[in-house]
Amino acid sequence: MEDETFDDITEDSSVGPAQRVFHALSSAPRRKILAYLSASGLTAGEIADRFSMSKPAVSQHLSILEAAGLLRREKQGQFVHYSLIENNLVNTLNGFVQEVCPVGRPIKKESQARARRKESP
Amino acid sequence: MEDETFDDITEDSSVGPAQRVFHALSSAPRRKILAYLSASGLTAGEIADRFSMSKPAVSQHLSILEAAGLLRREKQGQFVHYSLIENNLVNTLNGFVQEVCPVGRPIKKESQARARRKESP
DNA sequence: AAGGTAATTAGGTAATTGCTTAATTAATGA
DNA sequence: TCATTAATTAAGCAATTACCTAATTACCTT
Repeated sequence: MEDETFDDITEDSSVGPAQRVFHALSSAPRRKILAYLSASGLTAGEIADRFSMSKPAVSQHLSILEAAGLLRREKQGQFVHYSLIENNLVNTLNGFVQEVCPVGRPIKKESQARARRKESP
Repeated sequence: MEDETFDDITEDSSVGPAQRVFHALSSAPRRKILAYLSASGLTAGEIADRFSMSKPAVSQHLSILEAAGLLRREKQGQFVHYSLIENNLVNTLNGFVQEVCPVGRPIKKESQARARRKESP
């Protein structure tokens, strides 16, 4: 009944989904890409324009994020359109927090506190 | 009123607190350590015993987690006792999800869904 | 004070990362 | 069909990571 808890974490060897997500998130440029995409979908070029690094470098970051299941790639003519997949991110982070923080109360509380703060500043 | 949102992510240069947390979480052994500590505090040796790698290697992981503000180090005699600090983890992850996922609804919903699932399986 | 145990620091190394530029693939439009 | 633009793949390289063993520090016991 609580065996499940460590399974995801103990997927230690041979890179699993959670590992891919956490690795993807460990890079500031990649987190920045996610933040950009949270506002609206963008083409690879539009994303690259927002960084000072080369286009191939950004392309690589995008494929890491895609492999982690954090964003979707849609070819539209000669452009490639990227957009966010929220589910995986939310599930992975939340699942992890549930494992580490007893009963998952903390993040729920925090989430509610933040929501309240936004309502009445 | 929503300027704050990108600040944490745009701390790109010169390693900031969020970067340290995400980097700390990017390692499977380190996530495993957090999971162990979620059950109870442990000494460095007790933690090292749970891994097949050398003690110094574990010690290094511990200091990375400590630098990220995820756990606390307490010297007790000749032992060093480690225990979890939940706050930083929860705040960082939740803060990030709030930035990437519109209005932070998703994680709250997920959290509640999970809570419900645990109540009535 | 000497010997033993817990833990970290120091030093070294093989593998990986994060970029670069150059080459390639694919779609558009004259 | 040929040149142009978007994007990725390929090849290469400096810097970092993740481990190891050996040495050191700190504390406890006798």
